[in-house]
Amino acid sequence: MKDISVVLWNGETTKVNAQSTFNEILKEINPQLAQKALAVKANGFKKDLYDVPQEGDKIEAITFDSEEGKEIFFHSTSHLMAQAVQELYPGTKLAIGPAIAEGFYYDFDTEHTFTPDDFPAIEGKMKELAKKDLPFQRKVVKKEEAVRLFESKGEIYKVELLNEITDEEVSLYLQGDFIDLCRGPHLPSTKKIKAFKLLSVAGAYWRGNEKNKMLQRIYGTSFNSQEALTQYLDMLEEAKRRDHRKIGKELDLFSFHDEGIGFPFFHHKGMIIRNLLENFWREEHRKQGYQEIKTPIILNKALWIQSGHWDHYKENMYFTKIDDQDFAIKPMNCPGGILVYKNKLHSYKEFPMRVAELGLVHRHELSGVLNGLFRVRSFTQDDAHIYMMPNQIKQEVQNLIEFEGFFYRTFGFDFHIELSTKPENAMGSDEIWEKATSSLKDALDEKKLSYKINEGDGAFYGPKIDFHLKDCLGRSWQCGTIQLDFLMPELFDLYYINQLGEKDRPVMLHRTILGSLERFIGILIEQFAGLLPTWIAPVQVRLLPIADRHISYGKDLEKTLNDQGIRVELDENNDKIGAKIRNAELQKIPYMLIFGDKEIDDNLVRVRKQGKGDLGPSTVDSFIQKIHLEIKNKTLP
RNA sequence: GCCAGCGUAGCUCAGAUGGUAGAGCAACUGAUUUGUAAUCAGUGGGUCGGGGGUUCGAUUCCCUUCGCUGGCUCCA
Repeated sequence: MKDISVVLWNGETTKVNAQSTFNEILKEINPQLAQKALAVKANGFKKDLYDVPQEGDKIEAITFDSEEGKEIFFHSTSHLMAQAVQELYPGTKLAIGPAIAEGFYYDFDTEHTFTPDDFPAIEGKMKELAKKDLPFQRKVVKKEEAVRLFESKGEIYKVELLNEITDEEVSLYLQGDFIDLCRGPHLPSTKKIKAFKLLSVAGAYWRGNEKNKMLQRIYGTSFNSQEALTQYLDMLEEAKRRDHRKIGKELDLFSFHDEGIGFPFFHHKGMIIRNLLENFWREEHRKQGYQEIKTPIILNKALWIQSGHWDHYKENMYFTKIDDQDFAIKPMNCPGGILVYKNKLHSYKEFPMRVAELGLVHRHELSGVLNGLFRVRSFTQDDAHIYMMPNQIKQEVQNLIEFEGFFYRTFGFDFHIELSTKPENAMGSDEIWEKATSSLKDALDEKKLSYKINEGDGAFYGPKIDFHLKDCLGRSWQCGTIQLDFLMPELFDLYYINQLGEKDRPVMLHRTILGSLERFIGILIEQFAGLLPTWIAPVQVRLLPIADRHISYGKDLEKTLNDQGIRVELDENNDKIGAKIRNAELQKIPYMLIFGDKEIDDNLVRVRKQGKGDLGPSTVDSFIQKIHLEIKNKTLP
């Protein structure tokens, strides 16, 4: 009675009973896989394991190992959580509960105010429900019927969602007494959910609109084994341990004060990092033929009206008055840079003309989004504006991609690229947008770089390429950007003299590499957990005398190293060597030089490397040589 | 900005159903002179984020304000 044929994942065709579920088919063909399967893909459509195939379906099992599998797993866990919440807090209304990148959430509307203290009870209930081995049952009903059902249950949010669905039929998912509007698919049973944890509670506007009611969102994550969950939770702990706000305080790098919220204060050691980063940046830009300028922080309102910021960016700007005239604190560097361009007549021979500026900008960000050095209200962009002819775009963009990559590799970051295209409210003709976008695309394609396209996500004046750094914990940070701009040259009537001696309109390119110096420093701190590469470490060497009588030898060493341009500190505390080592380790100082009677007699030091331990004795000269090489090569720890 | 939680010594944190606070580390002083992640002892240090209210009395309860943390993007 095997009456239909299906195509398996390995390409084989096989006959199956038309009534067999996907689950049964999998079990028959590959019991091990059936054990792991969470759902299936039939002809590319995701289906429940309890579903049945159609003639000719191409079947593929979905497991937790794939993104799709995780999504289904997370989504089912969110249903499980919602069930638990409704059982514990009857009358709770459900909004939405999707899977997200590393877990799930569900938005609830209830009188009860959730706090993390409620999590153990909810988790307990979830465990209990999971153990019951409740199947996730799909039920397809007429939309009207679903509306009536959810109206009777007072699920106003579900009704609102239903009213926006145009299909005649919708699917519901049931597990036990719990019922939810859901497209599916889901796990076969709650029992598959082996390990989960609720992580945080937060407010979230219904449909993300601040005019709507604020709901309570509970975030969580789940895994198909306890070990995987533990591993994930360890990763979160590790991220906490690396938090740049914590390390910045411990290592005395920077601070924040009530007297200027969102405005970071850089301490001496933080300034060392900053200055080294700037020096490196300047040197590399010089090699690439950049000029450097510095434009004022406060500029007349008229400039900002001309640039369009007054209309488009006012909400984010700070203002002030000078001699009764209105001024703005710059939120971007371009208008000031353009004034420099206009200060003099330019020839095509200067193009591409690369003008860099480490520009301090101020932006009024909502208080709730501020976050350490990552999101501040004043920061230094490593900006540059490149003026050129349209036919120079591709080459220049390729140069830039290379240049950006060089910076990121120096710090050991992986990165990926995204390309954003014309948005709804774009300025300029389709033709010029097409040309601009394809220039960027060509530049990327020719370099055989893969990139993700964000349709409609470009700036209103041009398409852009964004660089997203990936740190050692797999988190990604947007840093660099390359934006093509046809608008500003127009608005400011920029021109150059072309080969024919005529006035012509240049194309402008805005770009950053590090993005914001402050933010980049924050990212570096987290990437290296405070243990920065020796070349950029605030203190490179700490000298640790065994006993007080060795301090004078230490003072000589200090002078020697200092004269060699090495950032060095002498520990004169009356501590045992173990304590001195501990302090230096905690301060993340790359090298410790230890010396007592034995070393002094032979004019040696014992080298200890942070995190690695004792490297044995060395002459001072040999140590200096090695550390100089490491600094020169910008060796990563 | 909105929701929730939090704010106690330089740092990390404890604490009292309302009777004006405590530990560890750090700092300082002294002893010790130390050999690869914390030597011992002593001392000083706080308007318990700010303001207001209730009270005989508030750091504790209430209101308000400021700040910090997580989130408010992933659309059944």
